Amino acid sequence: MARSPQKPSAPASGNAVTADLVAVLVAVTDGSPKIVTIAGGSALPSGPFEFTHRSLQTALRAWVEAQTGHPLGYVEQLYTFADRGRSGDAKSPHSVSISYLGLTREDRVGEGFEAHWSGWYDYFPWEDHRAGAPACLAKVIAPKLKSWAKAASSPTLQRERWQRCTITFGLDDRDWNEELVLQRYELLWEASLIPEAGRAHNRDAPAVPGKPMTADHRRILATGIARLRAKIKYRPVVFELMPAEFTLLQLQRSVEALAGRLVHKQNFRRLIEQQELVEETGAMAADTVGRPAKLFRFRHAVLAERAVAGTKLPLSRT
Amino acid sequence: MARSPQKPSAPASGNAVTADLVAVLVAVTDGSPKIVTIAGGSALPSGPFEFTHRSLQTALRAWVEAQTGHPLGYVEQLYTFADRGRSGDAKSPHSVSISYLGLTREDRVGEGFEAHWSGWYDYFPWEDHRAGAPACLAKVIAPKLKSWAKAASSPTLQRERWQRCTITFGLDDRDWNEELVLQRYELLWEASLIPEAGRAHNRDAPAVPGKPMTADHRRILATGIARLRAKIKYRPVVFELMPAEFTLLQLQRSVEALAGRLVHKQNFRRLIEQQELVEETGAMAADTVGRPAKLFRFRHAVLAERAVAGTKLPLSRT
DNA sequence: CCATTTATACTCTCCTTGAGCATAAGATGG
DNA sequence: CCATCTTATGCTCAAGGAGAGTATAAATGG
Repeated sequence: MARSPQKPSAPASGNAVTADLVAVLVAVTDGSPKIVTIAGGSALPSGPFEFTHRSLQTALRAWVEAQTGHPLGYVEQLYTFADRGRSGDAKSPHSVSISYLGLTREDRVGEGFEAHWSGWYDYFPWEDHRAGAPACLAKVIAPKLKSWAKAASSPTLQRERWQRCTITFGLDDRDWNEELVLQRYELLWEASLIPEAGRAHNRDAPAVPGKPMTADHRRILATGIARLRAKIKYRPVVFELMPAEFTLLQLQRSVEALAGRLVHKQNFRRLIEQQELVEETGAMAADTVGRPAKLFRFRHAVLAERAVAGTKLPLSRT
Repeated sequence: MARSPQKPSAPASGNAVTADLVAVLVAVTDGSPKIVTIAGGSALPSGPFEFTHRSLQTALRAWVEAQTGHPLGYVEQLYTFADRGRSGDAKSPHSVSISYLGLTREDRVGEGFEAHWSGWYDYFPWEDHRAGAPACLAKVIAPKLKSWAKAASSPTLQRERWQRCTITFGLDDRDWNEELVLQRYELLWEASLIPEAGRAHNRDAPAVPGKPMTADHRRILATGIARLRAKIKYRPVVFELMPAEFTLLQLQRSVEALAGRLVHKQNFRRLIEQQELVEETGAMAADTVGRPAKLFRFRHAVLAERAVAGTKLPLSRT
């Protein structure tokens, strides 16, 4: 509105910033979702963005591949944050952090790198509902949220706070919605139950189980998990996380690991097969207990279509 | 992985950039979706990001409000692009453009500003399917895409190209998917049918109908439209675009305007009412043709819940 | 051979969704 | 006043999909 269209990005003095890339690199190894971490699991891999690349995404790929020695499969931008001098120095340069979600396989990471894998539920214990609602939800989180809600100034506000809690955490017999990862994290933050918040407002509620991370990295991770949980339901991205051949149960376990909830086995197979996403390899799985399962591979021909047109995955409610 | 977690955003030399904000500001006025443009409709409003604000979003709000004199309703980040010196000078400072989607009402823009409103279908004539598939699709776009597909080097590639075209544009009796706005734009770009691409590979296919924009602004707009079309189906964001009181038909027309396709009237009402998103004001619409309609308003109490838990909107297939 | 574990094939019911029919309540023109 | 047009609004119906359960098959380890 005020700017001239002739020079839409003419450099304005004084708004130079530093651009950082932060990556949420996900893999699933026998039923547990993992992410690449550095510094003993306390931070996500991040690095400065150099303008030697054509785009942000190619920069990210190049940088990740240089670190892990293996190519990334699916890559997707998550969110861009602005941080005023994180080091506390108000005059320090400001930075913009551009976060990405990337999918790989654990075995792809080369040896001799600082990076290693951490289970993502270490950071979000309340997000894993595969064996039912985690104990910490009812025992720790719900009571602390309740007292936070009660600490609001008016009865109306109290009710609103508690309603938000019940919706996002599935309390009071509400359904658990596995996609609200970020909303849950932000609610906990608001209630001062997250160490990263660094506020001591609420003395009887200092922190909830779950490993903290540097700066806003856990928030970025929450964004990534939320995005992935939403995406697997309508885009065939699980593929990027699977080995070349797999059984339908392995596929199901991977989906369940990501979604943090169980799936009705028969319905899962029905959906997978009717969408013609996979085909039999002819071989059977070895070294299994029980009746051996057929091995499948993804039909890459269909992938192109589904990548744009969409897929479906069933996630049961109970 | 290589970086020390102690200083996750320590300023690296040589990666300083300029940060710009670009906004897709949407309103709907009697059935046409509009966006704020500058420079005679050839650019989206954009401005430098100053670090005087706590976050990118507050910066955007402040800046938009300063320009239009009115507050923004819903705001959502779209995508972050990196551009190496757009002016063509390889040594010019690089910039990062952070784009946002914002919802308002047309009447909210103050007088005396450079900004004005443009219909968004001016830029994407092929996206409006309310009166059936636009003529330009079959007459201009499909043939040009077909010859682009045929220009591929191998028969396999030719088939793949054409399959992409049929999927994204709903050709060959496929269903039209209104959410693939960005994919369609990128396909046209790839086929050199977009003037902004600035490539003359394809001599018999220079440009398709639709007003161009500066730099990658039309791509950003496509991103915004796609996001909004997807969002109205599961989040009650249409609200931000409606006046305080409205009839159900007006609401339906707004949804149709955004989605670019028609909705079954009775089913639309069924869904809206069963979700209890609206309530009667008691008054009736004046100055109408036909039987007068009840006026409704949004139930803000429900909004909080739906904002997180989701809504549904029907978009018929025929 | 039996218990256990997993694979795989069907079935059943409920709910949603798309779509159509019918009627009501106004305005307008003869 | 009536015919007709336009929009509003109520109701029904059929097809498909989603969730959940039953039954049977094929392996393993005692």
